[in-house]
Amino acid sequence: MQEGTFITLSYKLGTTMLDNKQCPDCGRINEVLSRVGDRWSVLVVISLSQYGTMRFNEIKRNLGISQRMLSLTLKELERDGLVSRTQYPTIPPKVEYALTKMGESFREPVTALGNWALEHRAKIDAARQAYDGAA
Amino acid sequence: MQEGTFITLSYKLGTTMLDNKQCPDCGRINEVLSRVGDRWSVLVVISLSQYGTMRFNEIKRNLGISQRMLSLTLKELERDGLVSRTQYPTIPPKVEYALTKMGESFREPVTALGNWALEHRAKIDAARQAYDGAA
DNA sequence: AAATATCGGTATATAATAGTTACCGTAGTA
DNA sequence: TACTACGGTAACTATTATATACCGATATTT
Repeated sequence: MQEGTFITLSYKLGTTMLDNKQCPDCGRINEVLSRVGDRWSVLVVISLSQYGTMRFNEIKRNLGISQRMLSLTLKELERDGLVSRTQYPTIPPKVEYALTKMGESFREPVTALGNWALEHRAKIDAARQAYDGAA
Repeated sequence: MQEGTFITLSYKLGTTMLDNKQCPDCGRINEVLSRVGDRWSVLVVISLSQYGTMRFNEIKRNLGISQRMLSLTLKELERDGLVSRTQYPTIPPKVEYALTKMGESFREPVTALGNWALEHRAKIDAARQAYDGAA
């Protein structure tokens, strides 16, 4: 009885410690990341921050993204206030995209992430090979 | 003829400038981000960096992630060398996850991104409402 | 003159991924 | 006896990403 009770307590301790916290910020971070944290959004922001104002097909060719995905991604980024859209009613049509102020502020954490990715690419590849080889 | 030629040049200039660069780094960034850049990987790293070593179901409850997705995410993170896995052959089984050195180094850019997300959540929501209201 | 390419997209269909539900074996608890 | 917890896996469904084809108006190429 006592032994059992003790184990129960340790279980409860082990679980409830973090249980009701539910990662206080994770829910909110989750929300925002699910909007602006996807691969294409990040890459579009990187492109715009590197080259400044760009046209639709410039970004498309630059990233190797499909038209549909770029269209959707840009629409979302505009909706979230990270990218501004300016269209000129010429023929052929011309639409320019640029980062807003908030988009610029997103640049810093995003380029930090991009740099980390570049710096650790080799290490990650090595780790993968080691892991796959061990199996 | 001359006019046409000129316009052709401007087209070619407009497109080829960025065309063959193909975003020199974007390809590689793309690769890495498609592995470690997804929502759950980011959130798992944040959790582990906040609480240190954690057990499987602790992370699960903490993030509100499904068992399957957590299992897959942890396996990938382990394969990429960001997370270490230690299992104790007890009953019930006990498996502990922690960040590796490289996982720790990932923490910095990731928390920067997380902080940005938290700081700009309200602004993004406002931008969305404005955008939706205008339509 | 006819065919083709450009611009910035959208509509449709298909492939890939995320998420849900159910289950496993072993032991403890009510 | 029935139920819980642990760390998963298998099968299925829902969502999302990607590929393909097309749009209307003009410019270029053949």
